[in-house]
Amino acid sequence: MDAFFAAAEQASKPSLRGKPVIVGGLGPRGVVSTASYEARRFGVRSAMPMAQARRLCPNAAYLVPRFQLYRTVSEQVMELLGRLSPLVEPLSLDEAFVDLEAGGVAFGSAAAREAGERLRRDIRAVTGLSGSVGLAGSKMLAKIASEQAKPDGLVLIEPGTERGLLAPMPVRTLPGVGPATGEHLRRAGMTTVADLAEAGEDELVRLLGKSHGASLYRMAAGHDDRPVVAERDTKSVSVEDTFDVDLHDRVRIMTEVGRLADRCVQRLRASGHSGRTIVLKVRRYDFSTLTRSETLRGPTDDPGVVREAAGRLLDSVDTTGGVRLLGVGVSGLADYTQEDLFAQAAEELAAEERAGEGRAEEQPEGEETPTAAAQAEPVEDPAQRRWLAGHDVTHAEYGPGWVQGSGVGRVTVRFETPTSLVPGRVRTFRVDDPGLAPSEPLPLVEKLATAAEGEAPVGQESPLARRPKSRSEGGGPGSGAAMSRP
DNA sequence: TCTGGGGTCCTTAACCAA
DNA sequence: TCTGTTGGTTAAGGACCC
Repeated sequence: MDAFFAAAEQASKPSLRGKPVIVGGLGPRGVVSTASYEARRFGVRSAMPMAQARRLCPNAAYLVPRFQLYRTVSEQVMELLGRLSPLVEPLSLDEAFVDLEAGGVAFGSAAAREAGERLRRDIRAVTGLSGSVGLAGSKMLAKIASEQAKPDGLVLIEPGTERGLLAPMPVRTLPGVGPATGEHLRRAGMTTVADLAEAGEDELVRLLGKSHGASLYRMAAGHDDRPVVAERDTKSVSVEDTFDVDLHDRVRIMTEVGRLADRCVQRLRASGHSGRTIVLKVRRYDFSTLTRSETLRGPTDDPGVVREAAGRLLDSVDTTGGVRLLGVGVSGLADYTQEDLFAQAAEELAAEERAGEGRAEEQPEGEETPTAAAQAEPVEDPAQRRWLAGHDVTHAEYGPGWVQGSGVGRVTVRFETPTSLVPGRVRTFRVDDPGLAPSEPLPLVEKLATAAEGEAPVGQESPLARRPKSRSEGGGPGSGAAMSRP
């Protein structure tokens, strides 16, 4: 999907269409998740510190991500992909590989292109958003094709043209070559894919190690036989928070670690897992990051156990100078969903949360009164309610709208919906206005009768009617496809 | 006013057991 | 019994991806 988060926000808010939109963390240490193409023209990029984005593009709309909405759209898109093939490998909310060959959909270039264009039409019809499609004989090439295709395009790499196409590209094009490897290769005099292929496997292995070197050499030669894997097991679950202000108070740090452990266990249990290895992550004031881990005798999903282990790990860490980030994770996962343990742990969690709250209130204030990283937990007390930029609300008198901004006891709302034809009116309220309430995201597109019935959307014949052909034709174009990233 | 959050995989070192 | 090899596990860090 093209600039996914930002595009979803523009679809949701007519007044933002055609304008720079930047989605990301809005706190003092936030970074950009996604910038709309209008904002990219100002040089704003993903992962850029928000402060820098504001300097480059002060007039953009700055919004907090709404994963609920993105997940809904993502499910719609993944459902369309599932109609093409049983082999769909999601990479993220907005990107996936599809093995068209396994779906029996497309074997020649022409058929693959047709399937890709149909998919793009369907995505637009169902979600209102644009997606880009890359078609090629391997995952690596499909991915590269999809990068070239966006925004709102389709690129097919013809079999036989791979090497020539890759040769002049910068090494950073290849998956697995990031800033560090790129710099490493540059110092060795290699800047293009052709340089890598020329250097030979032995040289790359010497430079980058056995695994990385060998796989990079194969990629540079245009070879990539990694299969599309539909379902992959989760390996770890973790949560982390960056604090608006560094934490110094040891007691406060321990409290936060406890909270993180609880949140981590909640996620762990929601995913139906337990785990053996507890990991504590600490990022210090100077951005240096360390992890400490402890492996238990057996897997657990008990919040008390995880919290204690995380606490022990914290004891071994020097935090003088301040802590910018804390994280708690669990790995070494096992399936673990016994009902009685579930109930038991839920009770303990509730009990410990009550105890934890009590402790927190007793604590003396830290020297810098840090505002914990924004947790968007909806707070019921209207006086404390946080109105997050971009979130949907309804007003008793004015109807549905979204938060344009808030501060000094006021919240500004623009009253419009995804289907409004003109930008909506703006009104400002007190943050505790009784008529104002948070609400769920509205659908971006009015439901089509056909799509709602679970039938093929406009213009699509049912792929179920087609029978898979023989697999003997091999990896031509169409055996892989990638959607673009935001 | 620099640098999020959630993951994956790889490498290295230390340790232990066979 | 001593020494060396191998292999598995644990711990820590780093690179990369979206």
